[in-house]
Amino acid sequence: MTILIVEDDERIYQFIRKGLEAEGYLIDGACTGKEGLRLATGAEYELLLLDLMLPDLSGQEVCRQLRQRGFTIPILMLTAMDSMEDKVMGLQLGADDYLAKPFAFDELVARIQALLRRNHGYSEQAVELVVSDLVLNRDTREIHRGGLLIELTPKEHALLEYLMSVPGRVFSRSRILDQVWGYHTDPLTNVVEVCIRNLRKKVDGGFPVPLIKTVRGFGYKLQE
Amino acid sequence: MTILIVEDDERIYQFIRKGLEAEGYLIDGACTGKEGLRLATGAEYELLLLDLMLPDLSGQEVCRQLRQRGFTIPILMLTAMDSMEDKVMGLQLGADDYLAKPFAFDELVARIQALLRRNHGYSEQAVELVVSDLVLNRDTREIHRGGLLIELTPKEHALLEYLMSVPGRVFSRSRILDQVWGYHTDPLTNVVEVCIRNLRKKVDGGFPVPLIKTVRGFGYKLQE
DNA sequence: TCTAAACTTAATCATTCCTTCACAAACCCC
DNA sequence: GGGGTTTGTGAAGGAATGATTAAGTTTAGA
Repeated sequence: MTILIVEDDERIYQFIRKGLEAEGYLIDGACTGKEGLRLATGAEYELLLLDLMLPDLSGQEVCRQLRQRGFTIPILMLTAMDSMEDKVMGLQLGADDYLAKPFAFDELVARIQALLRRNHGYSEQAVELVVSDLVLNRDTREIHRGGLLIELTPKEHALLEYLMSVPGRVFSRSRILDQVWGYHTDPLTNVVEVCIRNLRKKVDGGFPVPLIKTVRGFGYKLQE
Repeated sequence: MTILIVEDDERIYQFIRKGLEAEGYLIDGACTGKEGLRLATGAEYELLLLDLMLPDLSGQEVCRQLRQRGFTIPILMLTAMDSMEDKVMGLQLGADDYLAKPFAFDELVARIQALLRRNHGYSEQAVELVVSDLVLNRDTREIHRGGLLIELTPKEHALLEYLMSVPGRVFSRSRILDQVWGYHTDPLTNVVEVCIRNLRKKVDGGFPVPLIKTVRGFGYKLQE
């Protein structure tokens, strides 16, 4: 669940990034239009937060080019002025929603959630993820197995949520590193193994059927 | 489906190699420009991952020489700095795309797939390969025959996946060695026979109709 | 600023898997 | 049927991978 922010003002960028990270999103950032365009076409983001005023390529132009190339990623435009013209032009170019600076952080989160809901439909945006007798609730951030509450650390939670997002599917270590730890992580680390180990203690420990499975040579998956 | 990585930084090389292997690609590597050039002109690779900064021959130079000699292999450039000049120069010299370090692994995979698709006209790979009552699922990495789960080792899995990719087609030993074990394998080895033998025990053992067939003098095929 | 929790690193341990090798069996052409 | 070639078989070592533990280091909360 990574959001790409294209914003040249460092202060605003940091403000949004920290806030959204606290909400549980992973963040990637670009400070120019070209860089943003390149990132958006290369990696899989859930949503694009796009400032209008950028040093090289304007937000409108980034938006236009993305749509022209067939990318359907939800785009939320940010603009300094609350001008109707900008808004209309943005939406015409393929943006999905629009927010004028300065904005309330609550409002930003609300619009992001609305866009994600609209775009992904219920299946992927389900509040509850269920695998066998394991239930993860995205609203309450609680995890239950067989009715018992399981307490996880933030990283453990993120990892479990990722594995539960597609039950049965094998996720490679590299993908897990990207999705759960973010991009700029030391490649040779074994954090994934350690975190899996801790997850297993809490999620599988004491239960007859383990749900977290190792697929040697490929990665991990969650399955009954 | 082998990818050649030319990268002198051992850590980065290992990271990419492990990740791509887990995604199902075969990897070959070189740590100098000359060695990379030699390999790229000698064997058949699907794609070339080329670092710009190399000890002897720069990535740009490798790229230029390859194109000059008429090689059309897709080239994805890796660069330490996200500099526009490097990008432009790289693309002018014949690279197909570029990626700035540090990069997200997802982004690397996405670009590789895009290049392969563009170049080969590859249609999306099917998630399930089916031959008779044998089913291989690429997402879950599970193999079923007649509803029964069959557990394979990574090499066995790779070999079976290769044989199942074109049912009925005969694959020669040397081709299998190339595609499943990678180039640089001792041609006098009998790993293929041993692996086929183990596969047979698991896939055909206990079933009335064997699916793995030996075509004497030519190789193996998978067929009802 | 202090403290506790969380996270990462690194070293060691356990297991699985891969390859090699020696030999047996099957096949083919004469 | 025999010699030569190709393929099949079984077991053992060593390599690679993943699991585990504990000790640092960072982060966040009081």
